[in-house]
Amino acid sequence: MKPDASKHEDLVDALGDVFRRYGNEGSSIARLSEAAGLKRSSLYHRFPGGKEEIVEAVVDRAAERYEVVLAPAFSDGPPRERAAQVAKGLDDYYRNGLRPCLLIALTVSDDGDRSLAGSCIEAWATAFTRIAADAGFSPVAAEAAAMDAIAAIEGGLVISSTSGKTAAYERALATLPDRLTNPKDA
Amino acid sequence: MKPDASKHEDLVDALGDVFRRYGNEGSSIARLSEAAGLKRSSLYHRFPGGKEEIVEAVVDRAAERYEVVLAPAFSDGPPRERAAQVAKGLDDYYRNGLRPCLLIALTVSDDGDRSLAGSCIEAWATAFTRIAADAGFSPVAAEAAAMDAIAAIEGGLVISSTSGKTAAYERALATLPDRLTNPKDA
DNA sequence: GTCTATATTAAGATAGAC
DNA sequence: GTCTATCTTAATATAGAC
Repeated sequence: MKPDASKHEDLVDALGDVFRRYGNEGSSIARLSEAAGLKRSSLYHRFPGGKEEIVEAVVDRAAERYEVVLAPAFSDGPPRERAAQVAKGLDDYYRNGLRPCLLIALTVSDDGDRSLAGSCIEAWATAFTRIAADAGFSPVAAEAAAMDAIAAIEGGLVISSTSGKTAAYERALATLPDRLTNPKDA
Repeated sequence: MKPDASKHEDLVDALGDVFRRYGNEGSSIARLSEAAGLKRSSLYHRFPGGKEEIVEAVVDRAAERYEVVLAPAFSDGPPRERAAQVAKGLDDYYRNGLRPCLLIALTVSDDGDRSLAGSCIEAWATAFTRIAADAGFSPVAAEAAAMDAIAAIEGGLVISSTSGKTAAYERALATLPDRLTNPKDA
């Protein structure tokens, strides 16, 4: 990875933080340029397509990071261990539950790109379902356990965003290996 | 309740639907007036304080409805039955998981009123904790079970909003009585 | 109480100098 | 590649007729 690419990624990450906090409509060019440390025109120089292109870059970057975080789900190790590795990756990504979910932020929006958000949830569900299936869950039970686990984490993030309390989020991650490998919990 | 009040509540509900879908920044006066079936100026006549006053009315109305939904939690019936009643009320309120959560929509915002959202979550947590405590949970376990149940429901709503799939939300409501009265699930 | 018309500010976006 | 300056449109809000 070239240092230029790293700088560009840092910029996209900074822009993404704005969208996480303020959503699509709340992320004005003024606010974005401030977060980027660039004037409006400079931002348009980097993203000629304007806000739309910025959102696209932010989402692509998030999907990229998510792919890395979910990768352990498709390894050949023990399911329980894989679940723990993914949980660790998610906790890094969501900064111990204090980083707002980009998916949620962009769903609450005018042109909330449902197809995009849907595919992101789907990738997540596929990864979790894979672990549960490898742990011996029936296809139906694996899918259900996966979706419930995602709901627990996302719900934990909602509670964290609204009340500041991260306990539910932390439990959702801590119990992830159990949820995806212990049939009695399903 | 006077018919006038009912009409006013219908108006506030219609305005609230806009905030649920588009969030605070996405709910322009133009969009709000369209949803209300009134011209901009007429909307300002009803809400002289502008958008801020509209948000306040919408939130007050939601809190009012929520109080009714959560009321069974504080009755003197069997905990399991109370949980089932609240679950039924929540399902009505969230229209089988297809109605976006106002709390989430307003949290993703410029002036996301965290104090307001936090107090709403707190009322919810208090109700669920009460049921779990009456069912024999320890104070700590009751609080945890309550928060986890809320997270499951809110997470289910997130999944529903992003992917259209309501299964996780439905399971969160269906398992609510178990979650709040069965210690082994906690 | 609702409307048309309008003022004011901010947002998205572009042109051109350095 | 970044800046200042500017354009256009849309958003919040108000005035005053009916």
